[in-house]
Amino acid sequence: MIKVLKLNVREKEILLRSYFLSELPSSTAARIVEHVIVASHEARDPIFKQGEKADYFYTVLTGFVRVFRLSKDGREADIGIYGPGETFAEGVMFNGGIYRFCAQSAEAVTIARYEVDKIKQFASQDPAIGIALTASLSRNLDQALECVADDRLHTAPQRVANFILQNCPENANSARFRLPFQKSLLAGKLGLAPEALSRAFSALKPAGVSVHGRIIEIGDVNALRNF
Amino acid sequence: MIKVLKLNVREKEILLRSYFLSELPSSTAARIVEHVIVASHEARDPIFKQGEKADYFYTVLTGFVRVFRLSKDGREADIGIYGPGETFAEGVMFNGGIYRFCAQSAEAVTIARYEVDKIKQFASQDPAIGIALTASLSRNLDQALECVADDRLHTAPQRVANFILQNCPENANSARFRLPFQKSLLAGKLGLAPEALSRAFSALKPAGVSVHGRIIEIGDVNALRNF
DNA sequence: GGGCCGGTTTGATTTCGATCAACTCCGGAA
DNA sequence: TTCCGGAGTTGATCGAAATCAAACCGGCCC
Repeated sequence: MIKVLKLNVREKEILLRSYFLSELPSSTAARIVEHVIVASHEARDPIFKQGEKADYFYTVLTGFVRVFRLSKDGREADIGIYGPGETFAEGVMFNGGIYRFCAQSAEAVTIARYEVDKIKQFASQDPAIGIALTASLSRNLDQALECVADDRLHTAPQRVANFILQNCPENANSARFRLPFQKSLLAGKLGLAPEALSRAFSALKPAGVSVHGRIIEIGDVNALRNF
Repeated sequence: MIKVLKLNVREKEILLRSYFLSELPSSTAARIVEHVIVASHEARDPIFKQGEKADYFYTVLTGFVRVFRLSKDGREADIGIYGPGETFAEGVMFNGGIYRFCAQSAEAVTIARYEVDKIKQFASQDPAIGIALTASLSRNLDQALECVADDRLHTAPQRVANFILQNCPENANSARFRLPFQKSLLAGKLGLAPEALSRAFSALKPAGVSVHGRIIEIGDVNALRNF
């Protein structure tokens, strides 16, 4: 079920802080925001499917979106999880107008949508907009390359340790945070089966990581770095 | 050993056909080309190292360049192999001015170099340039995501089969081509140990693939698609 | 020709994570 | 409260690819 909505103040804030719009002078960003279409989806709604005509790219406002490749035999491989303020599928601006992956809401989400044609038009008039797109793309490209490297270099526990460290408040040597989404989603993001994620958490127990539901506690952040 | 060179006619052609410059009107492209720095490297020369200050991005003119992440314990994971006409490290335009990966020549290469600051300046004046960068980034992003999906969904023989199919002339049902680089480089690109690549080729023999040195022959392209 | 060297292949073993299956845990609905 | 269902865990097994080791091959230099 999709509902088209009006952008509220908090959502507008999130949009303006995204990698795409935050690069722009506020007047320009404001002008673009006026053309944004906002929609909410229930959990597990398809947002787009690979092979479909691609007229939009997206920024998440609330919730998490899962982008994945669907293989011929029906298996799915996650390619990215995008949360509030993150932009996905901007690559579509130049990929022959076809989505090359599927996207679905991992939970109830609100997402903003940019019309490719309109943004192209804006970009052809204002250099700052193309540059802002470049910033967003650079970030997603880096994340993707990082992911390839991580997959190829590290074992499951190491990848989980990396993820934990990225989500740790930097200052203290012990920390605690709450997973922003289901463990099964995290498993997919890290390229693991849910069972493997579970076992990876167990393997990190000696390194001082304890898990209760979505709460993750790290006894010794430095120890974790060397795992 | 690095030598700085002048751009010859054929090299200029290659540059102009790259994803970056081919998006631009020829006068604009010509103007940018004037600021390009060309250099040749011997095999296995470092081009840049992760952590270094990033003042340039690159387009390959001849030969192949290997981009990889170096892990703490000294292992390397390939992230991309770039050949003539392909651009790499454009992400650096917006990543805090630090290379996040290493790049080295896989063999003797000639590469063109763009100064980030200059291109930023150009881009701020001409909307077409930011858009051209976007095109190049989109392509590299797509490739990276494709790579993640491929790694996660397919076995070694399947990935090799995919690679072969991508390099097959489309028309006929049987085909033959020559690997453009060493097998060990291909192995890295596919995230495999050289031994695993070798075994993957053997596994494809029943599917009509035969390998002699760098020559790959495919008996039945369609059969290979369903492997 | 002989010998060396790097790239590649082949063989044996090991490790990691997927898979399948059973079980636990928790939250919500009746 | 009990029941139910989905998420997560745990256990057992299997398979794919890394690793280690050795053999092979082709080109190049002497």
